[in-house]
Amino acid sequence: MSSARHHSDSLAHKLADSGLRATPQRELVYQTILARRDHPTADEVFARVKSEMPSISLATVYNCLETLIDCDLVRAVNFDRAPTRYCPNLHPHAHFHDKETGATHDVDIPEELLAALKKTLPPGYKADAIDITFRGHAARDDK
Amino acid sequence: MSSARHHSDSLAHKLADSGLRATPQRELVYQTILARRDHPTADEVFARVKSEMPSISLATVYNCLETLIDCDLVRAVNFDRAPTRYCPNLHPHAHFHDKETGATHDVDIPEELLAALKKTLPPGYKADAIDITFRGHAARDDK
DNA sequence: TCTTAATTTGGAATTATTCCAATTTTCACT
DNA sequence: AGTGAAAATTGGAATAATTCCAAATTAAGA
Repeated sequence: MSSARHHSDSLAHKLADSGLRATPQRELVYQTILARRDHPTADEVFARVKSEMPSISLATVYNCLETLIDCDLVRAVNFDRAPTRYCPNLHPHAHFHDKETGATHDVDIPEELLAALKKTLPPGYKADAIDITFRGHAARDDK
Repeated sequence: MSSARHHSDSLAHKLADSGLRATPQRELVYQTILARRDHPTADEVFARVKSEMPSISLATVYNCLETLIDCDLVRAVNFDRAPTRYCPNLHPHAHFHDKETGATHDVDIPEELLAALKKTLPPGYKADAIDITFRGHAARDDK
């Protein structure tokens, strides 16, 4: 069929690489996350996905999200104890969390800065990943 | 004055600054966090504190921890969705989370690196705080 | 001491997430 | 195309950290 296939195929491929099956639910959840890169929570993904596939369950949304994370198609993002948010941006990046609006923005961090950060670790410490979260507000000029 | 007094006095002072009262519970929770800087969870703090003051409740431990955070005497640290951990290290620092042992270590980040990170933010974004978490494993040397 | 507000307390409520057992679907192989 | 085994989905129950609540206690000031 048509152009939507593109994503599906790459999804199916990635899933197959991990010995997993491509299912309509997984494809829909993935498409949904890709469609609006606004870091939705599982509940929000559930709500969006449900309008397209009313029979899907919240448990399945959680399952799909975890599967997508395992396949490195989606990243889980946590701020404090707030519900986990999901992000299809695989490129290494930091997050800026606006306290006032609650919005989350991706922030690119230069490769050399990440490298410099890793170098600050004491000998013997090996970091597989670095999570960087900025907390603040997108400034108007007031306060 | 004994050195223990020091802490209590500074606690009472900081509390007073925020219009709050010094209570035995708050002092004990604070002393307990100070005694072993191992990033305990609220439950762990509760367990430690209970041996000294068996009548204290978990709700109070949560209350005290929040109060201490509000007074900038303690920092809350979150890793993914795991229980919040509490840290009396006020000096700005990052955390290294050892996947194998589950242990958490403080890591100092040079001031200029933090400044460099803040500079990567798009114009108009103002960061009040940066959370940096390394995830990995520390090669052979713990305890 | 008396008064009032702050604090503590135990238990119930909340919330995000995981678990579970039963069904349904998918895929590989005829 | 049909079949069986394995994988995935489903709804609901269970879990776990934290917050909420209303009553009891405690502290500080007049």
